[in-house]
Amino acid sequence: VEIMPKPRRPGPPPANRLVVALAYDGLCTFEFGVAVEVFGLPRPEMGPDWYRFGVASLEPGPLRATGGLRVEVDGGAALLARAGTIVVPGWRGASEPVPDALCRALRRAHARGARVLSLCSGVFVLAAAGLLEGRRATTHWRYMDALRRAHPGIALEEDVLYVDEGSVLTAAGSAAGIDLCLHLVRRDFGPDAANSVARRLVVPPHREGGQAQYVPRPVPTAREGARLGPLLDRMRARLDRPQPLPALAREAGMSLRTFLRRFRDATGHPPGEWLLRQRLDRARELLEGARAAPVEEVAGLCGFGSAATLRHHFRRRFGLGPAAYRARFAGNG
DNA sequence: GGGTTCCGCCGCCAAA
DNA sequence: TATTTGGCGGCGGAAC
Repeated sequence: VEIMPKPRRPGPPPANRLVVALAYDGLCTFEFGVAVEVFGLPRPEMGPDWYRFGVASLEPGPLRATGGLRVEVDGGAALLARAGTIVVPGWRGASEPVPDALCRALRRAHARGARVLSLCSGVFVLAAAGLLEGRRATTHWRYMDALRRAHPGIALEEDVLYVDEGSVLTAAGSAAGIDLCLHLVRRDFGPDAANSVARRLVVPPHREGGQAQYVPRPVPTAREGARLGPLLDRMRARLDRPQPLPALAREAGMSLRTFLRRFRDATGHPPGEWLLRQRLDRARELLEGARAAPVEEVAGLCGFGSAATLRHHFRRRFGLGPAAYRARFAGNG
């Protein structure tokens, strides 16, 4: 799973630049909009090789879309048959059957080399078409159980924003669709192009981490969140200092073992890992200013024992070293 | 870069 | 009896 893939040279643009978003009755407006925003807006600054975009439906219109819209679609099977990339936005329901014609069209497209990506519950369409069998995939955490039950042959990834299996890509909850689409732009046109699109969307070019942080934890979190919340704030406020576990547990008024358990319940991560994430986030912020501090100093401010330690973790998480990150950021905004 | 030490983390079990 | 808590031991990975 590439959460933050290594930056690569802008590769050759995909041979077939046509991206087709599917529409159907019960269409999820938000994810459909994500595809339009990333692939469908005119971007003359990207040059002549940029994506072409179209919308196709295999159902007669008008189609209903979430929010009370009615949609008329120009494209049909013929357009879909020409697509190099097919975007499948949220499906109308986890238990809604997927028409055979749609399944067949997707299988044919994939077999002739088209890439297929699903956003959120669009995963049910890919699954019905059999394109996920034996592959890794993800979806919104709400659909995880239903999908597992209906299609046990899929290797479900629970804690990621998206999964890239090459020709089949799946995204988690709605907004993770943005991350996946940006990832594809990065794959096709390189990091600079992805950053440019992200900037226009006003979203961060990279979001790391899984979706565990968005999963509500019914009872425990309310309680433990209230108990641990202030501690988390204090921890964030002193990232530059070492924060050994025993001291934290004492501060929380729990035994070490219980503290570990509660912390995990409340944040989704053990304390050490959580701290590391906070520190790396802080480091990234500090490196982003036009006149960012030197790496050595940033390391100190974020609580890394040495610049070497910072480099080690930074590179592993973000795929490039802190100095390179700062240079790139200063370079294009 | 490789070895040693240290620490975070978790499985397991007993106690509350 | 069931659920939560705390301690022990060990493993793996990070720091030095």
